[in-house]
Amino acid sequence: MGDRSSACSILHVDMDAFYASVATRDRPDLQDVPVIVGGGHRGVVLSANYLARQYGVRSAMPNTRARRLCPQAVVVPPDYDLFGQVSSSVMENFRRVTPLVEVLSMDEAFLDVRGSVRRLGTPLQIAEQLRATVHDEQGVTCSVGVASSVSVAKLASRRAKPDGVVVVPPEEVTSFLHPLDVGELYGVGEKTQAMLHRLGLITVGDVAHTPLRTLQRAVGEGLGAHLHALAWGTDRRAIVARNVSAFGGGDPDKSMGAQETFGRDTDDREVILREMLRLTAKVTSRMRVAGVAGRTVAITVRFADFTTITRSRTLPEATDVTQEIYRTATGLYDALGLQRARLRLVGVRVEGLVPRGTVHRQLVLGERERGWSDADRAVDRVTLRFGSAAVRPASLLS
DNA sequence: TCTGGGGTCCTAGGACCC
DNA sequence: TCTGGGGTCCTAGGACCC
Repeated sequence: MGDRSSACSILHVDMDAFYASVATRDRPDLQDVPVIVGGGHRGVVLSANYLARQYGVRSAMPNTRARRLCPQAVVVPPDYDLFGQVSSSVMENFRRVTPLVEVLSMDEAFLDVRGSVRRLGTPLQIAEQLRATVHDEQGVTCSVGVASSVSVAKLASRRAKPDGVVVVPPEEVTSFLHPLDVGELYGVGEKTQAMLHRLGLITVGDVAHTPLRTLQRAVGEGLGAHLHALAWGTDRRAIVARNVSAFGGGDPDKSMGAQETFGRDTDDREVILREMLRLTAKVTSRMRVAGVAGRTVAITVRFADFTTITRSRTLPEATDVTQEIYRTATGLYDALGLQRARLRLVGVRVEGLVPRGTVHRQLVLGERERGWSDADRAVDRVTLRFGSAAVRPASLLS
């Protein structure tokens, strides 16, 4: 095998229509009908099976539009517990192949199989074994891209879909990459794609042959350098064995937040603040489980016309105390001075998370004396700044 | 009946400090 | 007087990914 196969040892495994596949796995009645996972009255499509996709249904599409495109589709609500279980089992299958598994999300992972070829065969053979195992044991299919770098492997798996494998040997990297639309590149979304197209950069090859400086002037220093590297397939990022933090064992979160779209737009301050309290409690509860505290409190407000703003404030000390965060959030909200603006969504997020152990105990644990006096001082600050009305919602707590 | 929810990273300006 | 140049922190917005 030698150089050629070991140079091509990165696998990107991507489950096919994961949520939809899992949701219909044990439902013979749903095998041959279009299926949409999502539903919910103001929501979007989370996943659609390939039958539904034939009607133009796509992930992230508003449910309303999806239903118009495919009225006969069966809509299934998501069962995240089940998705998580299947995902964990699949990732376990991967780890039997190699310990170098980098989980990207519930349905995606990179594997470096360089150390497994002697035991298991060529990367292509490993990919096929993996696909067979996942299918037999989990009853869902996946697609695999094989290449010498993570970015090319990821693009190859997309090309392999559904239920296939694509290998891109090193000598074919540029002929594989350059005909693709720039929008295929990781980090190029709708906006950047449109901007690049306006500049006449349609394909990855166009980007590759644009001077780095020109590219950076157009899309910014960081993204420009990133795109240039991707366009030549020269990124050498190594795979880091890790899980996503939702499953434990991943990198620590840098922020935690919660947001919710109202069933109906509202301008009712009581309703809005009650929702913010609920979201704050949800976040601090997760923070306590993770053992973290944070210094910066940010709120998100989305108006009926979908314009969205954020406001944030950094506290002197990290905290995980619901009252403190809620009080800061309401202070930020009231400082907006909204009159009768109708809101579609509110959100609360805590940033700058650090392990709770590194913070002064008194502030974090909400112990009676220091905790309450801190709370009092926070009330004083908010009152001083925004007037007593800003503090009143705290009474919702009692 | 348009447009979720969880995140990360980048940019840019102003404050502030040395 | 003609005006430095980092570096870091904070805030706001925006783009992107799954």
